[in-house]
Amino acid sequence: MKYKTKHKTELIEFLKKNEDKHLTIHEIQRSLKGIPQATLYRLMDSLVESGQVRKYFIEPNSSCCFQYVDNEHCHEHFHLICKKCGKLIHLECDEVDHLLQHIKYDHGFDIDVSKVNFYGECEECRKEAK
Amino acid sequence: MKYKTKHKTELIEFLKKNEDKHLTIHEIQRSLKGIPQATLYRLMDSLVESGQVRKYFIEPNSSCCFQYVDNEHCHEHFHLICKKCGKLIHLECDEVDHLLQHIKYDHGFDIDVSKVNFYGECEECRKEAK
DNA sequence: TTCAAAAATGAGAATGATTATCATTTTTAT
DNA sequence: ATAAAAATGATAATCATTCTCATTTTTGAA
Repeated sequence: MKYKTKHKTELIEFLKKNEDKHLTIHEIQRSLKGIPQATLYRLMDSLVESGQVRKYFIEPNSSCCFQYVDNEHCHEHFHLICKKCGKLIHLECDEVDHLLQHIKYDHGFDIDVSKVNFYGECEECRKEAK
Repeated sequence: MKYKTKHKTELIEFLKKNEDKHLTIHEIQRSLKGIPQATLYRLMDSLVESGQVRKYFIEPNSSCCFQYVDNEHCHEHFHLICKKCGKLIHLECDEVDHLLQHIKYDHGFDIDVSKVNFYGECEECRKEAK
């Protein structure tokens, strides 16, 4: 994705405006109209590749979603993603850092932090379930 | 899955024999032959539901895999997946258990371990890179 | 043992997200 | 202005999984 296009500009603007949300391809398509699905998939891929957007797999075998990454305001952290309500929780926690260090030095495996996602059930949904 | 069937018996026997492996539906089907795919999916679902088998989602949008649960010997574990050589490492470790408990009780979030995958670089590939 | 209800089966179609194809159009640097 | 590189758009293909539904099997009760 080396050339600037109207679609791309429009898309990034939209994603920035919604950087607090995680959006599926269908949601983006519905909001922007006029961008064919194949193009949207390709554009999103390129934005993920360039690091401007993060891609999350909330539920296996269902549509993934995207979120604009503001590198100025967003430091490294982990994500908890609720399977039920879809909520994305930003987790900054020493215990996780500790585990990563442990895995690196004691198990020899160097984890790519940017791809760490924890899926599960959030506090509210757990309470609701009871 | 309340009735005993020949398929189910054969399937469980096979899974037990391979409890050290992660098996996809296709691998199981290839080994056992004679069990139609739809039936296999249903049987696996029921075994997952009853807790005899764990289902892991290693790579988004590709087939998931299953592992027989020997509660005596196999704890829930994370997966380390090497981005370079593709190796799948089963990480069973007290520090992991500790982190899960911490996130559950201190952050209120109940993590679905089957969906946790750590992508990174394994020991061998790291050495090779140097 | 027989029989009806419940459950499981099997073959194939359907689904749904994603990727591939390919001819056409647009962008960019020269 | 132009040619090479990249992006587009419509559509087909892929692939794991789920659904459908008529048929068969299993089970417990009579």
